[in-house]
Amino acid sequence: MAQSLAKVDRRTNADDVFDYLHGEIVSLRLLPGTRISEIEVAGQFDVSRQPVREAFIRLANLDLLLVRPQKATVVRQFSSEKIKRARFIRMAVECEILRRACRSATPLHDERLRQDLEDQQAAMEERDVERFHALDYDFHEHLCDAGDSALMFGTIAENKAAVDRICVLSLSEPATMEELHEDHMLIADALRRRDEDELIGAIKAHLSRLDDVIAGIRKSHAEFFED
Amino acid sequence: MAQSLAKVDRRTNADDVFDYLHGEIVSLRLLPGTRISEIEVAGQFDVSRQPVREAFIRLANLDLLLVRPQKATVVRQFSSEKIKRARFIRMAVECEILRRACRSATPLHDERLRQDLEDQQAAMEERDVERFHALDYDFHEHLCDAGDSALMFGTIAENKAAVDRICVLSLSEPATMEELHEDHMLIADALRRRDEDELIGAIKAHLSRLDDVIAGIRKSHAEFFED
DNA sequence: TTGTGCAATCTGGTATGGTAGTGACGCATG
DNA sequence: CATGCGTCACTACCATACCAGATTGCACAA
Repeated sequence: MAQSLAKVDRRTNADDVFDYLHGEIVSLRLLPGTRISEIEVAGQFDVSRQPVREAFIRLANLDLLLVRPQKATVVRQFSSEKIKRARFIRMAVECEILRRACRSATPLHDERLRQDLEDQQAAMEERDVERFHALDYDFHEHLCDAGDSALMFGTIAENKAAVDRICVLSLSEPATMEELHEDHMLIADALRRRDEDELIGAIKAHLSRLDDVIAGIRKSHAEFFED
Repeated sequence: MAQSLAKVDRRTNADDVFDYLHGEIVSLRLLPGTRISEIEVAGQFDVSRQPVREAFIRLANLDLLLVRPQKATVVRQFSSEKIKRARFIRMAVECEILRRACRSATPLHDERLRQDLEDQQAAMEERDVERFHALDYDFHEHLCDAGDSALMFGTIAENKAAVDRICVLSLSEPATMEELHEDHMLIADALRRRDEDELIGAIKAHLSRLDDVIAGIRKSHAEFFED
């Protein structure tokens, strides 16, 4: 859900508070279960409680905060169910996109993906993790293009981000750049050959890398989960 | 996104205002583009502006309202792009569920679906449209069960509802009960035979019935669309 | 007649004070 | 010492008042 960050209009204090808290929560600088108070935040930003309250409401609607009337407001815990749903949607959508890509992709798309792989190779050799992550997004976006479903990339990115953030809790990297790059090569290759079965297998293998990591975190950080 | 209607806690005035406006908007008693004022609504409910304001924020987060600071707040128009995304997600998710169902469904699931078809037949003969719609939901929910993906039914229902409400603008019924029942029979039959290709074809045909209707409304009620 | 500018009056945003529900602490009592 | 009860501090909720940007319309001048 696009939280209408694209406000062409004036920025309000409530926007500032919202953006700040949103960043703190999704980056896990504010851990699930942390108690948080209107007054306290209002003091930090030197504004009244009202704008803070509005920011809270918006965050509660995103299920990032849990506000308990007359009691307290806390950073919401992870929901295993919600994670599963996000994983399912991403998998289903990306598979469908690739099935379409088998029919609609052009040599231009293949070339674009080949170029992406080269860039990833370069970032890999320079051990530039950040750049690699950005290129990972690009790769999946170009897959959407190939499937003539550019507008679905937003959906994929949303579900991807929702899961990625949990993985910073993992002590080890969920997957090495080499592994991911290898996956990407298999995907691009299967697409180039328009081999649908191979392609679906490759993307499912790619996406399922995270599942083990998530399961591990679910156990090692059970206190952050609500179910 | 579940707007946390399941508040176990105390109901607030803001909840009342939210529920009322939400109902008015999704039922199209309040049409897109309608101007709406905090003070006005506050007067109707005999509360202060604050709870109304809170309800507005929540509705804006659901993209049902568009609040323009210092100008006005209006009921938001439909977004073709958002509709397309909802359609895509539902299609992709439901296809994936049925693919799984081909592998995981048991005779019990088949029997359940057969029973659903009988009930639909009965509702059809009594021309009970409302009951038929409810049974339609049941049928798709039981498909989720068969695919061992019960938790995904919420996602399907969400996307279904988002599109259904637009269709009340259609002068004609989007599809007759007979057509839908026929579709359902084909789906249940293909599943019973575990014929994946046939099944995917059937569900896609079923879901695509709405696309024409939506396209028609897009043209006949262009003033309700933002793009 | 037409165009410009000012002012009244809308809008939503913010500050502040008061209310009621909740939980925790401490004191009194068995 | 254990337990029950009352007080108090803290929470989010709501109402009121005020502020600033935006719009509208009318008056006045060209």
